[in-house]
Amino acid sequence: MADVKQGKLSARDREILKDVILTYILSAEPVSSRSVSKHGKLGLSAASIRNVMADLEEWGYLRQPHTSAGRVPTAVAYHLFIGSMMEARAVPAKERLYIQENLKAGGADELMGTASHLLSELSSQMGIVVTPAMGETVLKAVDFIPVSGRKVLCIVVSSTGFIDNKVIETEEEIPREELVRISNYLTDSFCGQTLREIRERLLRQMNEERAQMDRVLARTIELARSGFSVGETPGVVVDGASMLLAKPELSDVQRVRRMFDAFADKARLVKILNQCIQGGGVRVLIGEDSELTSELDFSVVATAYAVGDRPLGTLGIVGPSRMDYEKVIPLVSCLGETLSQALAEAFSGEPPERR
Amino acid sequence: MADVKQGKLSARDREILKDVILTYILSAEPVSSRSVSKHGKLGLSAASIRNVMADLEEWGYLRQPHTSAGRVPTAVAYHLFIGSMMEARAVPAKERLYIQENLKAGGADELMGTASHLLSELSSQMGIVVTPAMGETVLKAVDFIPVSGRKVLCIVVSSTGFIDNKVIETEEEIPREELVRISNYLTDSFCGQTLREIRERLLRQMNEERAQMDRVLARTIELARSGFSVGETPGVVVDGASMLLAKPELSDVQRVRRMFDAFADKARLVKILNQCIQGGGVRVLIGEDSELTSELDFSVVATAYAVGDRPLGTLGIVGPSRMDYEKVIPLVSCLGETLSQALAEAFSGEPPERR
DNA sequence: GTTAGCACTCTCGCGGTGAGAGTGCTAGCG
DNA sequence: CGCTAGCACTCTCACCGCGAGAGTGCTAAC
Repeated sequence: MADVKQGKLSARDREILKDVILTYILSAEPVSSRSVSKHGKLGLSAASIRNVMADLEEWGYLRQPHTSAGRVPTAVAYHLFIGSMMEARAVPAKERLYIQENLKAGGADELMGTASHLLSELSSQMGIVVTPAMGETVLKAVDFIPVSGRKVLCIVVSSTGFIDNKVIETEEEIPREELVRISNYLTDSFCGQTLREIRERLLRQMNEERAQMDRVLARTIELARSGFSVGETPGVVVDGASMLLAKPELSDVQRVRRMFDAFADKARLVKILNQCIQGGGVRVLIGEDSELTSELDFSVVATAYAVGDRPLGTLGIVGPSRMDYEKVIPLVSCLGETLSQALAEAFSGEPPERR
Repeated sequence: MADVKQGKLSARDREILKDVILTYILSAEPVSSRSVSKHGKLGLSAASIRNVMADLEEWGYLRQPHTSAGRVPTAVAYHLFIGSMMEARAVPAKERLYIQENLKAGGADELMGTASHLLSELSSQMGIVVTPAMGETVLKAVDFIPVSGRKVLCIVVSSTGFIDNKVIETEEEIPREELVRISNYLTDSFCGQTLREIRERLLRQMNEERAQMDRVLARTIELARSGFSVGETPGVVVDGASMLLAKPELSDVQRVRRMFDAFADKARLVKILNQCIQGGGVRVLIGEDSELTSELDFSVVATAYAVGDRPLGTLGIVGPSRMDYEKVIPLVSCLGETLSQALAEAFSGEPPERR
């Protein structure tokens, strides 16, 4: 395709490109030179605009669905827009309050759902939250509950309030009192470490001391090994898929179907979202940035949430590339901060001390 | 509309109606007299079939999308078909095995997801499982974990392995050892009762003994009251919505959107599904049986799952009225039984004795 | 450099049309 | 009296052509 003429755009070129993008975001229809000439600030005629737009197309910022249609921004244009032309509109106080009010407290899993819903509701796009893989979280407490015969229900609570559970089968029946002792022992000795660290440590310990382990210790380690292997993979909480059905770009069922198929693969979603986990700010994926976005002409706006300096997961929105970035980027940012804060506040008693 | 001529159908009428239904279920297209004449068992000419079909239409079993189109079964016809003409095809051994293999063990919440997925996968419709409202479940254990300051994380485990949790804020900070004692005390005294019963009993107790309660008891009851109020409303686990997008009846986006809107209201879904909780077998809702099915021309095939004699929730499938009932009804039935069994087996140690 | 004018192109909606499918009715047959 | 062949009628749907409208690209003039 045409090479992108980096940074060579004149002030006027930029102004016109910006106009086109803003108009297109609103109207969802190819933008004509005429409409830019009319509504744009600089009082140029349609013909002049046409010249510029032809250039912009040649340079890869615009494209025409067909001859004699208006023009539509490309992914490159959106990136430029977001990087250096956009004027982010801070989240209105009312919405900010609404977010804080709703994201106040409650269990961590409840917070995930609420955050996803807020994202969707306030952006009119689909909201996504990736929950932490349990292995990366810091242990708060572990509990074993006898269930029947040799089956034991193991409940693991992370310091940020996430809970996962698993039924494990032991080699022999263990009396309830002993399970309680083991729970307490494990909680005391491993509290404050990540599950992954704990697992590694247990493995070492097992190999070293296998010979002189007594029965109780063996049981303890057996339980711990099984129990601490909960929740290897992060989950995704999606909300407001129906928001996307209202968008004109999803007016034929084929595309809707492709969208659903793409979202069905949770693992891929997680992978894409988690690209955004590093580096504080909000990241935006458009077009060829990922399979998902290129197949569907979708964008992903996402950011990480964290407690302290430990990133837990990501959250963001997904929708057609044509979206109101000026509004949505601050929104995602705000939600990332608020969720981080909510998680930290709810469980701030003992700051998760790293070993 | 025309009155339904109950039970007045001759053997031939019934045979033809059955043919029409079976053909329509396969083809999704209005059935012509010609095709019935050709593929039907009784060797009648199209003209004769036409006469009968005209009668069936008058009686409310068939309708024409427009003059000179074939005929389509009505909800009444489906009901008749299911009630007295259908020959249920038992779930093939291979599928039965597949179900049992996948629904073997694991936490209760995991089972819910798996069941929903199996329903969807094997029926090519949307699978739904309604999880029990925690209040109706029998307590297995309760655990309080200090979280920060006056916040306490309360974890409630039901005898069937469902877990719910809640962060509660106490009036004063309670030391960890006391929380452990309280957990043990509550688990011991209330194990085997439903949360609802427990709540009522606590309320009575509080009113009676308010005067002579000591501080520890007051704390205990405060914690118990808050903690046992988890999970008032049942949840729904949905899987395979995209299956429905492939159906020809959802070929325009408007209908897709209406469908999603209808399903967004979880509470209504639960209400409809839970109509099926009473009375052992599989229930089928078609057409005017509920808002949901009439708006969308959908059907719901659902049954209850239970442990012992205690119904816990419902499970089933949702899809266009035109569905393969002969296959799907046994399937739902099988999943209901298998899930019940899986839940019972996983937690069969102490049969939940009622007070 | 900017603009007005103009020819050109492409889409989209509209009405007409003909093929095809399916029915309802009637007359004739066993 | 029930069944069937035949036929006219109706309705849908895909196709075609056409004209309006929108928007562009180019050129010539300011």
